[in-house]
Amino acid sequence: MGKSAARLKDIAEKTGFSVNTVSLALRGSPRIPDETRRQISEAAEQLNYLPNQVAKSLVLKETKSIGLILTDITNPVLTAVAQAVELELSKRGYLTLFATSNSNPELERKMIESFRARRADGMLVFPCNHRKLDHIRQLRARNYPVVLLVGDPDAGVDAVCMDERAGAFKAVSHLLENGHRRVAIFDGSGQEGNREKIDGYKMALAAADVAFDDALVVAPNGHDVRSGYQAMEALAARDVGATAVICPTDSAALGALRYCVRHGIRVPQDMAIFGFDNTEFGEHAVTALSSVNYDIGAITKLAIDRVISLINSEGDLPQAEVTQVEPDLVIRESTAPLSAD
Amino acid sequence: MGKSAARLKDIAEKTGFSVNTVSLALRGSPRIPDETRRQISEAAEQLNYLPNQVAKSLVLKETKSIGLILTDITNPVLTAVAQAVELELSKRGYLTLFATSNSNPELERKMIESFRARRADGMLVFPCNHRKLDHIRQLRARNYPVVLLVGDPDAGVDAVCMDERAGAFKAVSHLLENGHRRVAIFDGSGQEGNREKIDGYKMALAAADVAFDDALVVAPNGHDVRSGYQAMEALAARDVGATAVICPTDSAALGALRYCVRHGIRVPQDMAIFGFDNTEFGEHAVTALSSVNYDIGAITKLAIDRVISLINSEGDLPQAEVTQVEPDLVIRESTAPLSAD
DNA sequence: GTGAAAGCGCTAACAG
DNA sequence: CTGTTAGCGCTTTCAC
Repeated sequence: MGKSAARLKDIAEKTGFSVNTVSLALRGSPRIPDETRRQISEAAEQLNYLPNQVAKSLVLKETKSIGLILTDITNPVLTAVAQAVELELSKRGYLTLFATSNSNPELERKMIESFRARRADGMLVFPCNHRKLDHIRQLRARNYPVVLLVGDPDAGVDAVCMDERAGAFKAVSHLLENGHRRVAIFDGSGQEGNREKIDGYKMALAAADVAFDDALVVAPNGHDVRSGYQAMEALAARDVGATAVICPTDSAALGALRYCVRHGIRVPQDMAIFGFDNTEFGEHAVTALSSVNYDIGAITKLAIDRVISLINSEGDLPQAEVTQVEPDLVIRESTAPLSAD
Repeated sequence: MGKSAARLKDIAEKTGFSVNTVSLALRGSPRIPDETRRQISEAAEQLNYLPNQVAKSLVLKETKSIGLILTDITNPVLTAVAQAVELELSKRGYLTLFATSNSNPELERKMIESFRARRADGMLVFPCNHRKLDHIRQLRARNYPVVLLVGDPDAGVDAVCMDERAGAFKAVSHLLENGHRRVAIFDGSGQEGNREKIDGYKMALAAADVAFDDALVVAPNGHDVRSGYQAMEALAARDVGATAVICPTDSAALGALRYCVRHGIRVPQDMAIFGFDNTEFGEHAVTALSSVNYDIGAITKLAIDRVISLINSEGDLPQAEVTQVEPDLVIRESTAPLSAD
């Protein structure tokens, strides 16, 4: 805390007015005549006065700050989310309190408490687990504004997010329409309760009357490049005739691509690769990635609109609302119709 | 601000003790007998009490929060820095206030003010401009703990950072030792006052008695993948016989690599590519990038040690100290000795 | 037009 | 052992 900052009192003493007058003048009250205001402003300037927001927060009961909790900012989409949230929030006069849960539910809980103790006006959270949301539901029940960046339609908590189920559905359908029949997917199949992608995958298969085959789903160790490489290695080892694969993220897709390049598997001719999230590195990969676009701008804007409206709501919070943004596909070089041979 | 949270007063009324006793009990003062403490804790629990940090901050004159200002979190190194800073800070009981300057000096200034108004105990800043640091110097002069993540040895402000000059020197020297004579560099040559890399580049040439040639330096539009691609395109168009290139970031190097792959330039045989920062996407590129390592863990730890020691220093701040961490090279597939042909 | 007083939720100093 | 008082820096209400 900047050691000895000037206070209203200091400028009051310097100018001979009372603390009250100074406060009013500095906040531009019409009740203060111009000359007085001028003197006060000048003294404030000289003393390098900056209002103490913590004192202000205490009386106003609002901190103009919003907490953002992400699992891991290293994931490029979350990086972009953090950037977008901070930018939008600062435009609206809010400060961003930032924390990472490292996908650890215990830490997530701790950070939520910490934000609450600091009286953040609201929170945006990308939860570790898409299903176990009791602690967050409870927060909301106590009228604390929270909105999730991941959506469970019946979680009872506000959320705005990409519709991953629809994204996976579209991507798989696209592949199917282009003649692929053996479409693999890298997915943890719900270990973390995040079943959206695999659900969409199955729906697309069903809609096209293609049988689901367990052998085509491989559980990666994570969502990063290395995990994608390893998953592709595992898939190749199974030798189950896959001609296309849906990856959980662009990073994983990049790893898969790398495996293919290094093992003489041509992309997209021998193996079509679909990424998720449409990131910069996917777009500019040696073979540009087809991907499911994550419309970060739209999502963060909606999410922020929502928390702020919750913050400004009188009395009890309104009913929870979940908004799913339907993603578009971005088709580039890593996918192509199944070739005849 | 969570609408109606329990206060010490509420639990005082509920238990019949005074606010003071409750406060002491909850903070584990030895002066309070176990039975009293038990009753109080129980009541606190029931009321779902959480201490109001803003009130606490007001009296204690410390917020246990530190501001982090980055230019642009989208740059993978800065992403990693943000992650590392948040993690380390939370381990030490500090909250991270986060802001982005978007490389805009005006915004940077504004964010610094905002943090100061909120009485962040200190700040970590990655400034837009490595030379124009007056506003920050001034802050420090008023005893505000700041440490920069970019170093100007004679800025008069604490800093801990990677020694980019040494990094560039090492990378260029490595190339030179491996027979390269026409080493290009993508660098803005100091438009933003960030001359470290080009300085190191020139020093290495001088040390090896290789003449500096303007034609080998191309100014990129930025540090991202696309800029790297364009810079490589520009370099190729000049046709000045470059056999190696130093890129300002791994992202730019990835762009350069992409250009080469798409135009039949073999990497590293026809063109050796050196990146900077050693990022995940560089490591796992189709042709793994040689790079100058940015030891984020070490740097953030030192920087945080420093701000915290400044925060805890009594009276005036001690003399500014700048710590430069010398980077190591990571040699992978994108560079090789100049081939004889 | 301007000032005095009270209070936000908490801690610290001092009594008892 | 526990309670009372004062005060952190600000805003708000109400007098003058």
